[in-house]
Amino acid sequence: MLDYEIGSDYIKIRDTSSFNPQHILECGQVFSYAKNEEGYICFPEDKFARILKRDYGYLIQTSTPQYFVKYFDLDKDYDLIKRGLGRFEIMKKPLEFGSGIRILNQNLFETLISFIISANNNIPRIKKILLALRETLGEKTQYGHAFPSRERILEVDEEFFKSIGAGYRAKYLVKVIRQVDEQTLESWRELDSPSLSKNLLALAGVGEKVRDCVMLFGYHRGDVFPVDTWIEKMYNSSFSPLQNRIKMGENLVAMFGDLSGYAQQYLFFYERENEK
DNA sequence: TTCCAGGGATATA
DNA sequence: TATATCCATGGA
Repeated sequence: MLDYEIGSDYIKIRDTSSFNPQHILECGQVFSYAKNEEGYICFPEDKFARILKRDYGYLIQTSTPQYFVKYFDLDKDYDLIKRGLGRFEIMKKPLEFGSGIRILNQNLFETLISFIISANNNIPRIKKILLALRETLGEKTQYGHAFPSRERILEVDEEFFKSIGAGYRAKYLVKVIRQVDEQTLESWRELDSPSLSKNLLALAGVGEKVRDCVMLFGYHRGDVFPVDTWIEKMYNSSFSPLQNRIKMGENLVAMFGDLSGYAQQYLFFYERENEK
């Protein structure tokens, strides 16, 4: 288990074997962060934190430390997860390469909107579009703009989403914002995975891949394996090739079980970083 | 210039 | 159920 010290405006992490901000933030699960000369800054919802490298490990500066304990999943035992995945030969190098990965506990509404925008898009552009969404509709805070509420987004139209670069996804965003609210998404936490899957797939702009990302990065479900273009390449070079991404996901979940989501993140990070 | 990015919706067979 | 095509945008 990760050992950390929490104060009124900080978290200190001395054990960095399963905590590395670069691994956590750049493994593709989140778009609301930035890197600067000091380290990383995170701005989920209306919160804010700096993550700074120190000689003892990492210092997280924030006025809401309890929020970020949950956000960074600090109370979960990643050594256990890595031991479970270490049994698979294909995971050995990715586990070493992304040893500091943790799956964040992200806001459901923000995750849903973010991954609808992610469809057939690239990460720098996704970040840019989401930042524009914050800065035009989000409430101004001490450190920047919060992620906008559903009520605020209800006021804008398709042309607005096009103006911030969402392209053809604009119509999905206009529709989905009218299909669900934050409370409904929260109420789905109690559903089993098949029911949750069915509800998510009924939303505009949500297909199999976006569903899996929302289930993993929002609902923290381990029994999904999002298959994107990077995972598809990995799959077809490691296993007998398939064209069907849905079938790939099924096979990968059959292999990794409840650790599928975690396995996916180590593999995605490894594949994408080594392509750069 | 063409290809590609954390794909989804729709039409067609 | 399975495959083909269209869809905005910008960087490589």
